[in-house]
Formats: sequence, C-alpha cells, structure tokens
Amino acid sequence: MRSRRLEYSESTRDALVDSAVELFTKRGYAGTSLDEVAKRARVTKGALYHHFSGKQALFEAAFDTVETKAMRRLGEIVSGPGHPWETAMAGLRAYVRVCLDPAFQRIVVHEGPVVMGWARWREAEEHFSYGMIRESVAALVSSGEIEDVPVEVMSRLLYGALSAGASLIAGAADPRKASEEVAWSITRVVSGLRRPVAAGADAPAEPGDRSASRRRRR
Amino acid sequence: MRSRRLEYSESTRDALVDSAVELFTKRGYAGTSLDEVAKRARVTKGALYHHFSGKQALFEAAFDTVETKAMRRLGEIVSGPGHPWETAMAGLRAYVRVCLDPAFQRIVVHEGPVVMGWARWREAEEHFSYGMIRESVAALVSSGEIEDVPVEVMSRLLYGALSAGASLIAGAADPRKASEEVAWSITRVVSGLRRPVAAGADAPAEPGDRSASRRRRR
DNA sequence: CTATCGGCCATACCGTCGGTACGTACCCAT
DNA sequence: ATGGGTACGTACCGACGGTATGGCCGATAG
Repeated sequence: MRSRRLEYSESTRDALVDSAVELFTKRGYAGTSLDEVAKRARVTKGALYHHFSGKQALFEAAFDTVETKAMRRLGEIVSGPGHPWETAMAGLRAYVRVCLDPAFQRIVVHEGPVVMGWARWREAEEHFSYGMIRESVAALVSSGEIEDVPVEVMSRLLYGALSAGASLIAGAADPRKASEEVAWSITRVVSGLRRPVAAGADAPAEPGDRSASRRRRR
Repeated sequence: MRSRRLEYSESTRDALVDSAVELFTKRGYAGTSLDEVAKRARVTKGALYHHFSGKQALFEAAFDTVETKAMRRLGEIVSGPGHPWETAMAGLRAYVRVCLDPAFQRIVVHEGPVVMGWARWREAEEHFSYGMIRESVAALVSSGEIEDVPVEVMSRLLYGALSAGASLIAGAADPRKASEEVAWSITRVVSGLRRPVAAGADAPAEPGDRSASRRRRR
C-alpha cells in the first residue's frame, strides 16, 4: 500500500517542479535562484537538493513536465486516424496553439537548447514535439502526399520554422492576427511540397481558402 | 590628430571583445567568467568595466562583432545585381556557410535570444542577418518570383528553418552531407512558394538538379 | 508498546562570480 | 604647475550554486 511518507515526498517534488516551471518561465533560467524556487514550494534548498542533483536537473524536470503536458494535447490529434494531409494540418494548427503557452515557449523552445546543451536537448526532443513532427512528415511522404524529401532534415527545418513562428506570435502586438498569418504561411509552405499532380483522392484544404488574410504591403 | 592614448584604449577594447567572442563561443555565456575574459586580454576586470557596463553589454559587443563579420560575407551577394531568384539562392547557400561558424552559431543563433532577451535580439537582428533574409524575400515577392506571401512572417519562418538547419549541420556526424541536404531542402521549400506558372524568363536552377542527393529511406 | 533505522528535509557554511568603490598613473589643456 | 579627465588596477561586497551535517518523523521489527 502507498506509504504516507512517500506521498509527502512526491508532493514536495511536484511542488518544486511546479515552482520551477513558473519561475523559469517568468524570469528565465539564469534569473531564477534555487532559494526562490524552494521558498515558493515552502521548503528549503535542502529539500530541493534531496530530490534533484542540481539546477540543471531541476530544469530538465520542468522541461519534461511542460513537454509531457504539450504532448497530451498533440498526441490524440496526430496519432488519430484520418487522411494524412488533414491530420498533418490539424497538427500544425494544434502545435501553433501549444506554442502560445509561455512555459513551452521559454523553457522548451528558447532556453532548452542553451541550458541543456543542444545535443542533449535534441535527444530529449526526439521523444516529444519534434518526434511528432517527424512522424507527421514521414506519414506525408510515405502516403505520397508530399514529395520524397529527406524526412529528418525537412522535419528539423519545419520544426525551426514552427518555433520561429511561435516566438513571433508570442511577441506580436496582435497575437491573434499573427497566429493566423503564421498558420497560413506554414500551411502554404507545406503545400508547396505536395506532388505537382496529386494522386490523392479529394483535394484537401489549401491555404488559399483562409479568406481573412489579405495583407497590406506598399 | 589621433592620440596615442586613444589607440591603446581602442586596442584594449578590441582585445576584450575578441577574448569574449572566443570564450562565449567555447564555453557559453554562463560558463564564461569576466575575470577569464579580462585575463585572456591581459587586463583586469577594472578595464573591462571601464569599457563595458557589464556582462550583457560585453556580450552584445561580441554579438555585434560576429554579426558584422557575417554581414560582410553576405552583403555583397544579396545586394548585388542579377536575377532575384539566382541571388536569393546564392544567398541561401552563403547563409548556410555562415552558420557553420561556431561563433555565429552559438552567440547569434542560440544564446543571443536568451541572453539579450528575445525582443532585444529581434531588434538587433533587424539590422543584420534577418534583415537580409527579409530583403531577399521581399525582392522575390515584388519581382513576382514567388507568391504574394506575408513578407514579415514568411521571413521569420524561413529564418527559423535556416537556423535549425545550421544547428543540424553543426551537430551532424557528416557536416558536408548534412550541409548538402539542408541546402537542397531549403531550396525545395522556397521553390514550393513559386508561382504555379512562372512568368519569369529562363528557368533558373531548381532543387532537382542537385544530383548527389539521393536519399535512403526504408 | 518500544526501539531504532532510514528517508526526508533544515541549517550552516564555502567558493565563485558579477558588480562596485576607490585609488593611481598618465595625458592634456590652460 | 596644476587641475581635470581618461584608463586602468585593487580590494571588497552580496548573491547564488553547491556541500556537509544534523535532526525529525514515519515505517518496521521484536
């Protein structure tokens, strides 16, 4: 049976991670002190160092938490059945929404590679959001929806574009409009990868139908 | 006339910036101490704090130096005359090469947004590499080479994709092969944005002609 | 019910590093 | 010559990441 003591311990660990997510998101990795994290969780640094080997490990725990939460939102969309193209487009829109979460933005996209080191970050991402994008691209290629591009590289590029789009949205004066433009543009980019003469059945949504996007340019 | 004293001072400043670029590239922002930077420049922290208001300012000076050097390599290519499409493609290849510089990679692409803050970094980038990409995209749109996409957003996405590609190359086991695949893929993406029926004169290079890129996939 | 054992956490402390205060040598104009 | 400004060096402070150590308390055996 679940020991009481173990419940306490787990609860403090969770509190520490939650506190870390909050502070890392608000003030960044360097701007957050461990005393502060511990204080917000109503414990001391001793407890923190009991559960985590150091600041990096705490960050990685926060990273995992944020990623897992994001995965739950994306997983059911991408892994569900349906036409690969439709699925991928739905995934794109969902990913843009996920990126609007400030915690995801800062911890996963921005500080992740710097704090964990790019190699370690990349490795972690394999099991999370990048992995899903890669899955989608692979599905599009193997189903013949888009051209026979190198999946690994193209997924990375797409991931980079999506991340940049997410940053753009997060920093935009009008996030809603920016969000629409980013979704439209990404869709347009992926559409450009479709085979010249689609062998697919019914023609799925092209970016052209998003009506509310006539842009100004001198 | 140029005072001797002023020459000394300027030289000291340059030495500090060079030292900073080197150490920031090798050990990152957080992993580099100011004493170390000063020591490598054969001065003390007092000199450093005379020339720069703090660690951030030193980083931004290093950032500017690296960016300026990169710009000199790109500027002549992008701003030169010639067919917009050819120019843009040459710019893409040149940018990929620039990204192979570890200093550019780490200081500008990875740590820049984190250390300077995304907003400040974005502002600085307007005058540097992002500005050039934006220029190229705008030229492609206004010359009718590619579709009427929102320039600002599309440039951001492209920039993100390029940065991701650069990271990929830098971390790849076979950088040369990765470099080729990235260049090919990026070219393919941009090609996907071309107008369906090109009104342009002679058909410029399509990504298809890069022969040495047949990829394996199960 | 008692003893004690071990996991969980608090407290005190250390080393490092960014930043500050202040002293000093040197140059220049008046 | 001399007052002032520039270009540093030196000594020091506070904050913070990390460590060592000790105490509390629930779990478990007898």
